[in-house]
Amino acid sequence: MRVRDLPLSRTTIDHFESRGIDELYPPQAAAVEAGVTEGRRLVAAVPTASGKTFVATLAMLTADGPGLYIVPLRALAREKYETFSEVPDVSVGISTGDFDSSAAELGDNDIVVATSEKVDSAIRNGADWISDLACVVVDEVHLVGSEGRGPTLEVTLATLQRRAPGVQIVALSATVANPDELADWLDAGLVQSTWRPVDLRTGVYAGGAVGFDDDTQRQVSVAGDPDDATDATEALVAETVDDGGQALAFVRSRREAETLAERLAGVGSSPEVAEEIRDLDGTETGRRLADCVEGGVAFHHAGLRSAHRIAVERAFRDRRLRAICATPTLAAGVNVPARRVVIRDQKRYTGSGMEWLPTLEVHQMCGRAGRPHLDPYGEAVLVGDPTIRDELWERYVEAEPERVDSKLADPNALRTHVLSIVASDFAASREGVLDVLDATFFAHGTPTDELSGVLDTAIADLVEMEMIVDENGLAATDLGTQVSRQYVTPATGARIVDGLRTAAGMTEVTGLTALEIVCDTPDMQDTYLGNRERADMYRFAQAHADEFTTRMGETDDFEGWLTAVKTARILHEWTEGASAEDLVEQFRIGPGDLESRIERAEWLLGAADAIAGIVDVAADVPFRDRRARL
DNA sequence: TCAATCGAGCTTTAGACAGCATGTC
DNA sequence: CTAAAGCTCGATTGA
Repeated sequence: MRVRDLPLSRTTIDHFESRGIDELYPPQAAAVEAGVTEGRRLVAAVPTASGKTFVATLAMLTADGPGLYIVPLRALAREKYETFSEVPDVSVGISTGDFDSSAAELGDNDIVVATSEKVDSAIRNGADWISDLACVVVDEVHLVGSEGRGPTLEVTLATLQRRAPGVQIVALSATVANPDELADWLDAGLVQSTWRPVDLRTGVYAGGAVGFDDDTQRQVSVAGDPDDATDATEALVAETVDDGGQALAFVRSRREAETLAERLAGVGSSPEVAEEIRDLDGTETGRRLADCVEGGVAFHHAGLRSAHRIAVERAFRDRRLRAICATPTLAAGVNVPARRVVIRDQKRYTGSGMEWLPTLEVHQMCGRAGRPHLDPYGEAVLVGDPTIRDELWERYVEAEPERVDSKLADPNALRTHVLSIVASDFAASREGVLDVLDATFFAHGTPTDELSGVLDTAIADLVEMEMIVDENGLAATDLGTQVSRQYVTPATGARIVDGLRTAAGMTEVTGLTALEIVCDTPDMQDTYLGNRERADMYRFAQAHADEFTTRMGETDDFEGWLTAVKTARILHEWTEGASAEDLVEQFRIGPGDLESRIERAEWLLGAADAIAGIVDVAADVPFRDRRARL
């Protein structure tokens, strides 16, 4: 099947043909045969890089009205925004937390790219462009099975169909065990394929040789101990680099990514990129990164500032870097393909020991191997030793990836969504809520009455928190409405209200008070509190005890609170003019961690200020002032 | 006396979405 | 519950 046979305009066809897209890939042809261009719903469970984006584009271009493309990451939103913007005669809008076209503008676009939370928020707040949608594409739908954000995605898809009845839904999924259930849920056809534009070989390294799944073997000359995973990784990376390719090495922790990068540095040389990185900041991490990059290798993890991450990703795509040593950030993020992917660590610390990584996650790392048009093939190598060779083989080479299952029954998730359903007038009774939830992936797999018990506790909790009232039906209070609008979880809203009430009886309410409240909230990420700084943090907490809404000794989670105090302290020093360099040094956090905490605090302080405006207490906590100083 | 080596014990451990109003280039 | 690598600091060993 050829592009020119598709029901597209002449200019659009020219555009695709000019970029070498002429003949459809088999999965794309299958999608067309399944009716994507005729408004049919579809679930496509195909590997990354097999042309999913093109299928999505086809669906949105042929739909009879505007399209929405939902992504899980902001970086992905930007990437898609750019690719769609290149299509002639198509106006594209973007809507994410950090980058937003104005609401009025969104409705005028042919295509809008947005994160799932942003779409959820738009639906909650009754944005009218939602109801005009003719086509919705969901990228990475398998994430409905993820614990934190999965429920948001499934509820969003459920409510979206109420606002825009009859929309065409095109869901793109990684290869999972039960794509048929996803298709069933969405009332969609299913296209499944393992086809890739570049061949991918997966293998297991052990004792000096890699055994691949195409039954080939390859000897690797390791400079050190062939049973040492790091020595082997070094050799595997060096091999492809010497061969003119690029490599990606996945390790377990940030520190290990950095040390490995330092060891590998020297396989290439990228002084210009190093210069570019050095110019970004004077942070210790930035310097180390620049030093590695000087030698052609970068490290990549969430402790990096986003500017650093972007610089590294771009340089690698432009082939100005030979290798990246990364934590799993890179597995699911923007498109950064390499000829060879080396997975040194397959286990991860979970809080109670080491656990094998999910098969799906390892497959996604492997899927980064092979650049279309640039590499003759892609190779993914799992590094092990003779002891675990067979286990790695069974678990990741032969094994089918996991099932996707709803996590909506989680009490926290349900509470959040029950509140939003009631607050946005989707339902005014217990039955009404169940009716909305009926379109959910959870309900599709389980009879709705199994939700009943959890639903009752969720409602009871929300009544207790004064966010809804349960008299002759359900209705949101002003507080509940505000909490839902501000997009904070009910628990966060409750913590803010509690903080305000305590503050009303305090004599010393300061900027630190505002930060403590907001940092002690479940929506704030915690900051690791090391044993060595604990004593110092304790002294700080004591010295400022009068400014805190939590009395030491009255908390049942003192450790957790002390963690919040650390975050508040960092942010406080930031608002008082401390430099990022010093904070990073003093509190041993990554520059990227600082960045993300500041961003979050900004959001939560805004939410707290909005909530303070409707709660009837005498406290005057300077949320707004702190926010301005951030 | 000093330095290199070894080892017990301790520390640390991935990631990342969201509001809103106003101001600036 | 089910861990493992790096680091610190002190003890041992060797010159």
